[in-house]
Amino acid sequence: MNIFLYLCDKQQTKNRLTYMAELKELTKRSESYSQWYNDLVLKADLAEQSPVRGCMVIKPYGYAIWEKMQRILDDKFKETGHQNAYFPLLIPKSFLSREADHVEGFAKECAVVTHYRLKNAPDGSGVIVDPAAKLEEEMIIRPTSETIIWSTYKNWIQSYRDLPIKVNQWANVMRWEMRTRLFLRTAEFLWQEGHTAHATREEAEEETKTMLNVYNDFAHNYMALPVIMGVKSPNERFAGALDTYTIEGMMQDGKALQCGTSHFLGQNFAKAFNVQFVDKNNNLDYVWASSWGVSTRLMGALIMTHSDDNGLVLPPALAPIQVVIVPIYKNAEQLQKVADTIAPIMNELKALGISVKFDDADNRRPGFKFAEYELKGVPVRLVLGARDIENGTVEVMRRDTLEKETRSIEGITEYVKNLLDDIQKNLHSKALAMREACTRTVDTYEEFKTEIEKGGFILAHWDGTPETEELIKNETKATIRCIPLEGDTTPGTCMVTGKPSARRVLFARAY
RNA sequence: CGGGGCGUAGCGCAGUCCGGUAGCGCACCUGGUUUGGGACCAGGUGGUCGCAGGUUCGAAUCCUGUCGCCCCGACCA
Repeated sequence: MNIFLYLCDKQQTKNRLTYMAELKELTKRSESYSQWYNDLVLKADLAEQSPVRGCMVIKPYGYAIWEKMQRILDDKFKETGHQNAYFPLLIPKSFLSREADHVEGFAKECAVVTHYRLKNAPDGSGVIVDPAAKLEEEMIIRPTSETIIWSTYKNWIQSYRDLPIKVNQWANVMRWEMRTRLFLRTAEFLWQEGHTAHATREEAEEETKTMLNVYNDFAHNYMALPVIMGVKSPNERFAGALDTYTIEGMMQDGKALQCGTSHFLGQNFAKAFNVQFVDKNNNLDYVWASSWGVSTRLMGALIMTHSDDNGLVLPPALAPIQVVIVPIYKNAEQLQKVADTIAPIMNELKALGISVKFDDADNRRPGFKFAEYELKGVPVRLVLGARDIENGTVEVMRRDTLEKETRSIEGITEYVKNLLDDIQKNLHSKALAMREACTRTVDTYEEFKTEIEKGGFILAHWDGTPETEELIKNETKATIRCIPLEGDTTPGTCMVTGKPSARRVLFARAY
């Protein structure tokens, strides 16, 4: 059963349990849930609000998790034939207006650079923008890079022999959001964006799906997020795409979070930027495109999916510290004994590629360390003191269930290795169990309105029109998160209009 | 852009109604006792009370203006 907590200012964590079964109760406390989330991010030392409006400082511990994610994803991109590159931060304003849907989607949230120089104020009051240094054409700080990349690709592509181009960039982007939340929606965020160009429609569509699968695999197997793959409805589609694929996750408060997207862009951007190529038969055609991305929002998903009363819970695959060792000692001599006993075990663990920290800091007592590493989500804790040395034992605590057991120090390395695997699997199955418990099938709109108040996912029939989706959104704040790629494909009739529906789609309120 | 709240030590806050020496907890420093679930005792460092005017013998407190932040909503692939 998943519980969420509210960390109060004091060192103790004040439990505020709400069982997911009592979803109604949960909805009422959604306000506390955001408070809880925010406090957790701060207290686990992942990030903090910066003085700059809506921006975030990612602190070393938080960044270490992000770096692990980056490394794993980057390897997967390379495996699927991609290369990294880097494109400019600033985009000429005119680029953005080339693709009509694209400008429609992003214009409202762009930061604009208008001048290139400052000067001292004549009255000595400080520095002002030099009016003489006004840019002829304003620059946009990229909210995404499709436009600058496609204007560049134009020069790279002439014949089918130049295709495909499969490039990814790790970058920051800026979207001037009205309301921000650490990791989930910040004015500036870090992400990767892949942009590919292909000779055929089939190949671009294939690429779109391949990358969706890469994200899906990463979410399930590394983040332990049981996300659902699907296609976005037209209303929720990326600005400028023909199809947007998504992985949707469910957070512990029952709300949905879009964790990653992969877009089939058709020839929209090729036409907007006039990117043509000559095929084998000497015919001129526009290239076919895809783009795909995940961002630091994944950090938010990680936090909101697994955390519990005691703080963060990290899947071993992404934990910067996988095993922490806390010595119990009364004096330097005892500490030395503990250190000597544990040294070979640490070496064995490290040899297995497991990251270990031995915390012998003497300004904090063991109880403090226990609480602190739980708050930070370290998957496994080993405790060793004089008593253990005498008995040849060690205490093992697993973060996901908080279970403690005292085991023989013999064979502990192998045990810990298996335990880490077990925790990784357990986190996924816990989250999956919650998602399934909070996913319901609904046939009437009346029932839908009641059920959506409780949070969670709802599978219902929809007639496929944007109008119906818009109506549902206005009346219930729920949107179609996706049309799932897997699962029940029985046709039916739309819960609102009674018109035919090809299959059930996934509704939820979302972040 | 609407509705609400808040700016006082690094952090969290009290004091403001009713003007009179700038306070508390945490953190930090020193010494000692401690150490198997967030230690305790003693001593100590640290603040032009967001900013600018005004009223007053005297302003964190009253008045005027101003800046900033947070929450709710609008907004958000």
